[in-house]
Amino acid sequence: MDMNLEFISGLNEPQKSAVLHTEGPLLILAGAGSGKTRVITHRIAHLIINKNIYPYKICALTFTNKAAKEMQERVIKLLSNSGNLVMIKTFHSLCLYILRKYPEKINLHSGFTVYDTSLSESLLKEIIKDLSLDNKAFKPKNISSVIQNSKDKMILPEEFLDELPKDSFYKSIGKIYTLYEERKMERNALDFGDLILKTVILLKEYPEIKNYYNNLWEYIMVDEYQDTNKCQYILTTLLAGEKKNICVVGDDDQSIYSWRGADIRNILDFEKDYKNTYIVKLEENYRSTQNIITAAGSLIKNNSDRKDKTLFTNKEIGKKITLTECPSEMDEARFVLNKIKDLYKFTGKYSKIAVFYRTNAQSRFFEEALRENNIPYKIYGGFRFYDRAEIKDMMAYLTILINPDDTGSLLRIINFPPRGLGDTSLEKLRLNAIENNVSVFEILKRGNTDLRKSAKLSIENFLSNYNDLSIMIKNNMNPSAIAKSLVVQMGIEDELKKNADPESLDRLENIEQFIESIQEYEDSTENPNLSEYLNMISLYTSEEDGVEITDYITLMTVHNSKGLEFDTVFLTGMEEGTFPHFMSLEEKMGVEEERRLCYVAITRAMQDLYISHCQYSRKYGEIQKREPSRFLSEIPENLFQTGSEISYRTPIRAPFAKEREIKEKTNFQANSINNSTFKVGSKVKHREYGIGKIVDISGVGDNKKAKIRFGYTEKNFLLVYTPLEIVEN
DNA sequence: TTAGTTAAGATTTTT
DNA sequence: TCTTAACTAA
Repeated sequence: MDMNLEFISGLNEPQKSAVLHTEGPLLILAGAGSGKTRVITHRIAHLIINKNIYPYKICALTFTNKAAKEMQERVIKLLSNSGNLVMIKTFHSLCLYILRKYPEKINLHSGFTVYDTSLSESLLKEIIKDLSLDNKAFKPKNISSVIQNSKDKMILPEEFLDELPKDSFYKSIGKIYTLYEERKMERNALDFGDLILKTVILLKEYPEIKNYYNNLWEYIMVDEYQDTNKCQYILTTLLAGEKKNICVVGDDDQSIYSWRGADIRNILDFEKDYKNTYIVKLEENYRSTQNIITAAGSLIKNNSDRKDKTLFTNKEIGKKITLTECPSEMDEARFVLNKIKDLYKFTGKYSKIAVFYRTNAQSRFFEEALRENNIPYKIYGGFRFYDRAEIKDMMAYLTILINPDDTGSLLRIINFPPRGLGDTSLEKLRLNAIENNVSVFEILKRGNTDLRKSAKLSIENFLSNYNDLSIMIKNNMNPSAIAKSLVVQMGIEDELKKNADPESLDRLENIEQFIESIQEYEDSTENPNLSEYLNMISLYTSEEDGVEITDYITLMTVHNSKGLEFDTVFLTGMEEGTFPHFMSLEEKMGVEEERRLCYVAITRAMQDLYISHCQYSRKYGEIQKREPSRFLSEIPENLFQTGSEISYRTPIRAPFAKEREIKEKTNFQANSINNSTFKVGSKVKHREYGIGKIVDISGVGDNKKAKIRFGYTEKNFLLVYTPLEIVEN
């Protein structure tokens, strides 16, 4: 047989065998940095080039949009245009893609909304209220996670009530769950969990649909298989169908999402579930130095339940891992800062350096240190563009244009900008809707409500604007044009310009940026329309804004680091209680997952790994003595180097609170002394509000007040308490 | 309806 | 300690 194997000549033997094994179940145990994406993409290329499989017969599933995008790009690189035809999607987007075709089969109609967490939670909040449950015991967040977890486990409301303990608490949750499903349906909406669950139900209930997809996608590939939950597992088996040409890739040692329902048994038991599974182990690491790999290996072997495999590398031994003990978190930040400065002197680059921490709260110290020294940094996976309130408002507005029954979105924006429809009015409308068994939008349209005259008027006004915008949709106008006139017509622009404080202007700018992103979508699509756009971004959460700076330090939680790599990694806060986190200490499996998490962190580093821990750190504002993480003692001492950093072990200073006190005092004094230097007309910089101009000064001594104008608003400050920088006097 | 105050609660978060 | 949500006063 003529085969073009040239393109896989660069692969090692196990990689090749994985690429060439195309029929039947295949389990690829891919250690960290072992080139798994390479294997997946080459396997796809091999199927198409050598096995004459049509590109659209292959479906690859990932967890993140980022991974899907990267995989598609790499496939296109190998195959050029036909790479576009390979179906590469996230679990959720594939399911959405399927469900959009059969909305009526899952009792919805076209144009249904996908609820994000905040919309789900506000619906739950309503339900908790309507059921007159104690809102201290029933928190939307907690209930939401119980419900989502149940969905991940394929437990429907009825089963929930049957299976779970019959105490009143769980009974109530069962009631909430039932009602939640009903209301969501009425609103023509789905939540994230539904996307997978309803697809599973659809494929099970309609064999002809399942057959259709089984014939369409003959080859299924699943990335990060260790992270699949039960529901996703069932989905993959349904997609694999009778042919069972299913290739799963994963690493049990990197399973760090069990708390989100990921079931590590899915990968551990794959060979039991699929007879004649062919197993390939990718154990050669191409990323890190020997020292780093040895450290990671010695750590992870302390876990009990894992597939037997050992990572190795042919790279150089490399530098020793630097272990540094710091008196306080501030010292730790300073240590990292100084090291970063040193590294920058050598490399002239920040972009290959990352700082990891276990919990988000730890980032502050590093942010502070970097900001003070004007070193650019970005928090990866931090606050996302689409999480901003104003963007969510825009989304909600656009959503109700497509799906007016989506009461959740409607309630979100009905009083933004303020229309005199406060909590009481909204509650009336909502209850009215429930009574009449229609959506709130329908109630608005009927208009015979017992609201104040002014409220009625503003509703009428809202509806007339709504109609104008609807007409634009009917006329197939561009989504960006609709969004633009929405911002004006609905009074969003006026509202934000009216309170022209820096924050509002910022929000307006974000909205403009949002509209720009819609335009980008239009430019890259043949027949752009609003509903397709919303469909696309409903599952799109990452920060896709064209950031100006390209060279920056990356700060992130260890969870976020999975799948990434950096020349230099700072793994910080390696103390008992922080990492492993105290919440995980109760169960053995909890500590094992923390260990895997630590393994993930270590294996991100290519060259340099700096591990640090503090003698004292704060928890909820209380200073506590800390012991080094148990994980540190699981790594052979000879891999560490503490010598050159030992000088940094300054004696225990009054940790923290005192430092802050001193700092505040000096600030206070500085301002007292400098009080006289502020005068009307001075340009000053405020930490929060930015640059402003002093328009008035009143009072004497410590009572001296300054009225400062920022943009279009004025604010009063007591000078002694306000840290102000003089920009121009 | 809003602004201001107070009390509670505080891992991790691919979609 | 710091943030957020729930309460209270204007």
